[in-house]
Amino acid sequence: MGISERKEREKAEREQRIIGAAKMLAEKDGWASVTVRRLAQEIEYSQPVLYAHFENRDAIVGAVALEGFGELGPVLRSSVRRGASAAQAMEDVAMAYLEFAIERPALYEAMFVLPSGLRFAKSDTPQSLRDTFGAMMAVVEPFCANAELATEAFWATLHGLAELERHGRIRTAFRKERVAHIVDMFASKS
Amino acid sequence: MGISERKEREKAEREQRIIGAAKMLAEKDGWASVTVRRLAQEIEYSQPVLYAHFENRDAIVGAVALEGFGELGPVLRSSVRRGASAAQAMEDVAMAYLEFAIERPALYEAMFVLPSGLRFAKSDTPQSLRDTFGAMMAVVEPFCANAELATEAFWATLHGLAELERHGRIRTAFRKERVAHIVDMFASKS
DNA sequence: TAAATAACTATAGCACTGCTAGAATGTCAA
DNA sequence: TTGACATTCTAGCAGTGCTATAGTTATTTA
Repeated sequence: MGISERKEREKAEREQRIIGAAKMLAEKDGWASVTVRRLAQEIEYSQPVLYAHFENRDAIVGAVALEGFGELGPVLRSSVRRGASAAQAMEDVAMAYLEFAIERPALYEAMFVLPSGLRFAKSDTPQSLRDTFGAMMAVVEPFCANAELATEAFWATLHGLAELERHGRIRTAFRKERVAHIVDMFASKS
Repeated sequence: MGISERKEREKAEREQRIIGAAKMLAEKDGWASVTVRRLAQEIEYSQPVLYAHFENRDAIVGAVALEGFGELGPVLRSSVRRGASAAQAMEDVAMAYLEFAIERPALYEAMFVLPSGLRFAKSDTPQSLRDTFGAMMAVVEPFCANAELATEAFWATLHGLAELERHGRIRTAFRKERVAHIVDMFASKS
């Protein structure tokens, strides 16, 4: 009875094509241009088919967001140079985070700005999401007694820097200096 | 020839009613429910009239955002308790900022999240916007050599905290602790 | 193999959006 | 009173997310 397996496989493939198309369109022309009609056209099916895969448009954004977390976690972890000090590690992660946010704005928006239906810090929070938070916690931990609280603060700082820079509200040229300043603060307050 | 003056006055009044209606609707039901049709209905004119006042919907958001800055600046300045130390002043401003963001989410969104057409850190940046930045700089200055850079970092941190908390991504219950942690860092790094 | 059933997919439509061309109305000076 | 101007509205476009319904295809049963 490999027939239902084949169908499931085909459905999973199609779902991946929807997510891929959404990601591609969003990165090319922004999320506003990711419409259900356009996605349907892209995967060569009619619109209602998409609603057999996702409850609504937000759920598609959520699926892309999840892929984003699958990327960001490893990016952060691998950004730390070999033999880096604790402070250097923190700086590496911070810079990697900001580069990700600026270079993949559509993905970053899906993850942190747009309504995506993703639940954070809950029992059903996906693993890739926990991993990403863990990657940040790993470089904060050496300096702070209350690691979870400090990581929230660290993450918030990075997110704020990313958003204000993305919207042109702070000077892009001084990214490195701001990161240095912040890491200095987090690291000196042991 | 007071006739054209009267017309200008009436136009200004109507413009204010549009902005007021947008602000009210956004705070009541969120920005998604602020449609040009609904605003037109609210001010008892037809839709095209709104386009005689604002180039497009974003410009209306921008006008509300500007009002927001007119509120936030004074809120931050008056939040500092009399006789507060420099560190206490920083904490007061930080808490006031976050309270503003959480209690006035629609206004905050217009100011910092939605496309509003407002230009920051440019020669034509409105005064109320500079004032708000100045209010933050005032409490950062005592601790940092490069005040502008440090203020960008401080502001980014607050913005990140506000956004992550607004979206339920960090634990609301620990706001005060996070602020204490951050102020401690900014203040101890003199 | 033919009919019945179930699974799938498309057409067509709803109610809504931002925005605008052109018609109708009102206001004023000649 | 008439013509010119400014103001305002009606009606419509092209688009959105989403869905009821009809139609087609695939699978199972007789």
